[in-house]
Amino acid sequence: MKTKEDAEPGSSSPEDHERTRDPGNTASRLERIRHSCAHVLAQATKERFSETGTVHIATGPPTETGFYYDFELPRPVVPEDLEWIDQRVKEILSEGHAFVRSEVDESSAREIFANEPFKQEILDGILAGNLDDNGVHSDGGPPVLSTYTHSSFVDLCAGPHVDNTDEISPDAVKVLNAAGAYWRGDEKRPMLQRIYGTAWETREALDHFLWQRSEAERRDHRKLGRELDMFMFDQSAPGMPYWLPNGLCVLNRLLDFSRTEHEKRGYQEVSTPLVNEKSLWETSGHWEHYVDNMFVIPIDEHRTYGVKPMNCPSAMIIFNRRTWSYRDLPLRLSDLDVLHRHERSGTLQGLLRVQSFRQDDAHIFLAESDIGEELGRIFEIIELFYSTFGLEYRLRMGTRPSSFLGDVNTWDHAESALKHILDESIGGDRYVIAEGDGAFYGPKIDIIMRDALDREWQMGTVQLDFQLPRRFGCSYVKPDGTRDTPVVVHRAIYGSLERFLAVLLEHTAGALPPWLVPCHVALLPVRTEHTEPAKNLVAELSEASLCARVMEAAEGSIGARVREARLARIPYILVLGDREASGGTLAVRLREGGEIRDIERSDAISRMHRTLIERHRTTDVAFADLLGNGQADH
RNA sequence: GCCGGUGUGGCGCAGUUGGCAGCGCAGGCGACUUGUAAUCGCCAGGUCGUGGGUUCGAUUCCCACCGCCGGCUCCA
Repeated sequence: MKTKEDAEPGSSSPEDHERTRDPGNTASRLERIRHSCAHVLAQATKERFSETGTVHIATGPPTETGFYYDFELPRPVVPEDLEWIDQRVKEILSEGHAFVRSEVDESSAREIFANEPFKQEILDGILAGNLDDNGVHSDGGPPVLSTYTHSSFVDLCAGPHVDNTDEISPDAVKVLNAAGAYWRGDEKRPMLQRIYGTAWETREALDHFLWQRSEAERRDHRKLGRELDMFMFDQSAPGMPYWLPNGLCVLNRLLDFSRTEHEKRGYQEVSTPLVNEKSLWETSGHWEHYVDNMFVIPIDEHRTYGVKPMNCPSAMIIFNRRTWSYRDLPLRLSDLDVLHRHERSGTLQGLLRVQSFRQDDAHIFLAESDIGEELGRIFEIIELFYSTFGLEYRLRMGTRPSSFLGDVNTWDHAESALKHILDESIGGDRYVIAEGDGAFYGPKIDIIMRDALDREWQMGTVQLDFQLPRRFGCSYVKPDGTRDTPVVVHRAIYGSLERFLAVLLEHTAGALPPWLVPCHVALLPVRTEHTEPAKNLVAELSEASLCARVMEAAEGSIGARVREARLARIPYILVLGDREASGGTLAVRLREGGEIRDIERSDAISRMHRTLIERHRTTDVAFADLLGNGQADH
């Protein structure tokens, strides 16, 4: 993903994506182009496969960057098919076919699509007054059935489309890849073949999109993790990262930041067992609702242990060790332990989706009346953290899922409490609601970010829980001497540190904020005789908390060593020759570009130090006044 | 879990009618002592993901399993 600073002019923002999702007549020109391309793709695919056997078409909507169409095909799609289809799509586009809309009644629709079982099912849905996949509303009136025909292809479709395929530039369209997709997104229904394509208004826009994709590959955190020697995986532990010295250093600095800021805000850190006996997970409800995601360890015929996928049950145990007064609340227990969640095979993705990870987790026990104020404090922390890293996020509220604990009234109450707070502190337009996306014990608000390939990921989360404290019999003494059950807020700011670091790496293309990296300064003595002065400088730098590494003359030419330091994304490169060894000055080359020669030694050191303690995201902020105009802003 | 692809030294890749496995980078050693993105030479390194099968012989053909990649489903 691109950071705000280097986003290409004209590139689409998430807000644009939201806008283009509008169904109906307000569809943008691009959306009509893409939707039309989906039909052309379906025509080409039918042509390709109908000799082999029966082709059934399902649905083919536009997407944020293109389109796809789902089919049931007589055989798997091979790369040669995609090539052929790509050529054929371009050919059809250039033939100048009109898209003709017709409104039809049920019986003729049934007849036109007599051999299309998926279309029949869509018809059932529309006639039953539901939304169909293309966004047709029944609007209370009689459902409108429409077809769009171009060339030999007719589809049940609400549109809209371009008037004629000649409005679409064939060299702005490309068929990309094939993948499986369940019919109606339901894993119990047939697996269809989905063919993806991308379409733009101009060839330049297509080229730009393809360029962005290759850029994203360059920024892929898995690639950067290897190059920077930060983490690795082994076949024997799928989805469980090995943290190497460079990576663990970054991880620890992220944790340090979290610990420092939370300590200031009254959080107390605890650490709890990695595995607990099954009965604990039964009490918490995990055994019933989450066991598929747990690593389960049978010890003998009487005992079974579960590796913790969450810290919350242990937090309840800690709370229950003594009697609490209302004066003790809110009690804020943070927990940075490693969690394990068993994932279905085929779902793992580098650090973005792992089976073992750390969370900057905390459980806050509080009186119901304090929820609003406490959530306000949590949102302040979120804002501090994400602005420190310059990351943009959006919020998503998840409501009661199908598998849940407790009673519906309590849920409704919790949901409206969260919604009220969101509306008040965030504003109704800055979050979306995802029905059924809550945790099984309570509704939640998630922080959502995008990776290099624009895929969305859940980062931090704030969850309201009325269930677990009740199930564990938690209580505190109120001012009147009676007891009450506290509410628990589960919250994580980074979310998974693994996932957070992955997104941060992709946003920064590996150039992490200097305060996070293991080595701040590369010292390059010009000749062997400059090694000694360089080593003295290392000591001086370390007094300013700057970690420096000497890359000796024997390691290669200055050019070679500069290259190596650049590839390692070391924030500052200092070349030390006769001038620097004798005088009191340094030559500082900044990772973000720009070089300052003959800067007074203590001045340079204090500027670099400032970059760390002020947590700048780039090296150039502290040197802005020494660089040319505007350089500091890039 | 499902669909498709893929798996060759640390990394990136070659390797077809099945016949003793190659290149670049990285690494080690030696020389070079260098002013801002690659100095030169030599050397070492692989049970070709794992297990079966076919064959006189399998990296190559077949089957199963595992990992990885892209989707779907699920989710921090």
